[in-house]
Order: sequence, then C-alpha cells, then structure tokens
Amino acid sequence: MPELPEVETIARSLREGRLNEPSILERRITDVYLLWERTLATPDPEEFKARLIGQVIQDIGRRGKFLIIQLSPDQHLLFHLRMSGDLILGQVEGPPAPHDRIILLLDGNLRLSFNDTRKFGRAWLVSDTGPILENLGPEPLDPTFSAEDLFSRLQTFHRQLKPLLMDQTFLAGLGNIYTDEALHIASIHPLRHSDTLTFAEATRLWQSIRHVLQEGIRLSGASIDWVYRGGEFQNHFRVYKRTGEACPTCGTSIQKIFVGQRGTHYCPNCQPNPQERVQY
DNA sequence: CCTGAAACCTGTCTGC
DNA sequence: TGCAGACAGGTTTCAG
Repeated sequence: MPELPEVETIARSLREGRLNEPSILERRITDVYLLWERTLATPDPEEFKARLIGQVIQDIGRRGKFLIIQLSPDQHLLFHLRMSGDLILGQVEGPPAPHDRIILLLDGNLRLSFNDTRKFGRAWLVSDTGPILENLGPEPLDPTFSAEDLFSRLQTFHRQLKPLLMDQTFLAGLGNIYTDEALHIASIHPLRHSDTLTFAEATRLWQSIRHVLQEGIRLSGASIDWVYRGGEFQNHFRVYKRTGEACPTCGTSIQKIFVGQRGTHYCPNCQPNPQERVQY
C-alpha cells in the first residue's frame, strides 16, 4: 500500500489515536510474537523479543516510507511496509489475523500487528537509525526543500524522470501512485529526462509533488484492493488506475505504459511524449 | 552512469 | 469450472 501519505496517516493515528482507537504513546510492550521470521531484518528473534519486552513507546515518527517507533534514546523499532504491509491496532481478542507477521502486545489489552500479505515488509530494531536512513533523499514536505533544490538535483542526473522521482535516494516518499498524479498535474511526461526540465517545469513539479502528498495526507491516504482501510485519496485519482477514462483537464483518454517495470498512467495531450516533439 | 530484468511473495482478476 | 498468465502501492541486485 504505502507511500508517504499512507505511512504518515498510520504514524499519526498511532501517535494521536483516532475514532475508537487509542494512542499507543506511553504504552508498555508486554509480549512479542514473531509469526514470520523473514519479516525481521535485525536482530535475531531472541534478541528482538528480549530487547522489546518492557519498553515503553516514547514517540512515533516517519522518514520517507519508514515508520519509526522510538522506545528510548537508543532503541528504535523501524517498519517498512513495502507493497502490502500495514500496522493494525486493536483489542486482544481471538487468534492472530491472517497475514499477521509480528505482533506486539501492549498494556491496556492492546495488540499492534504488523500485517503483510506479500511478506515484502521488514522490521528493524536498532540503537542507531543512521545506517538505515542515511541514504534517503530529502523529505518533499520539509519546509527547507525548495524548487531550486529539486531543479538542481534533477540536473545532476540524465535519467528517466519517473523512476528517478521514485528513487528513494533522490527524494524520500513518492511511489507509483503519487508520482503519476504529480507528473500529470505538472503536465510533464514520465519519460522526460531529468536534466531536460526547465526551471519553470521543475517548479511546477515541485508544487505538484507537494500538493498531491498534502492532499493524500489530508484524505488519510489511498485504500485500494484488500490493503489498508479508511483513506479516500483513491476517489481523487486524476490518472492512476484510470486507463481509458477521460483526462480531468482536457478529456483525452488516459493511456497506460510501462516505465521501469511499473504501470504508468498519463494524458498524452497534457503530457506530450518527448520523443514525438518536433526538433528544430 | 543508466536501463531493464529478475527476485522476493500472495491474492485477485481476466481470458481462453 | 479450471487454469494459466498478468498484475498489484516497493526495493535490491545483477547484467549489459
């Protein structure tokens, strides 16, 4: 499921609570179950359990698509949800749900489950988040991330624009949905090479990236298929999963192509193909 | 340096 | 109905 807005939505709901769900702040971890070993990246299962039990949750944050649960100044529990991961909080009742991979029991009869159908997700318990997070690019919603920053970074590479935007070392947080949406709003073709964008185009792209991410967060993320629940950004897609439907801007039929092995949706009128532009 | 393919997984949907 | 194949919100690794 998760791109930046979905991870941010989960982080906020765990931190602040929401309807019928309490905050997990200040809760103590009373027990740990590892139901699928490969979900745990580090440390080994025994140490994982021993170091977690008794810890109290101090804060919940996010960096890119990583969800970060801070337990103490030198104990951080990180989750990456990859394609199908989710964190589900509920009362302890009955057996684990299908696809639960890691379960934390919290005081107050609460159960925090890392549920992940496709088993791509990972968890890390580390004293220092540096090695895991240090290669991530800037946070797109950080107030210090400017259009000038994006423009200069784009000029550093001669790469297809969409895969570059989804490269987490270039920019942290965009995935397939929000990249397609941002490129459509900016009227830029996904196959443009990054160093061909003008400053005006880079500025439009910067604005559209921040806009779609903020809208995604405002709408509590996108809920598609069997994964995730609650968000409604999926009702506001302009191009994603709308192949053959009318472009909301000009009415042209939305096209789907593959870019870097990922399904890519765009409007051939609003986002002209660079290879078809007449060269003088 | 850049691109594409494959791998890691399970579930759903489409088409024959 | 059954079954093969394509595809899905991500990332890593390898070949060319």
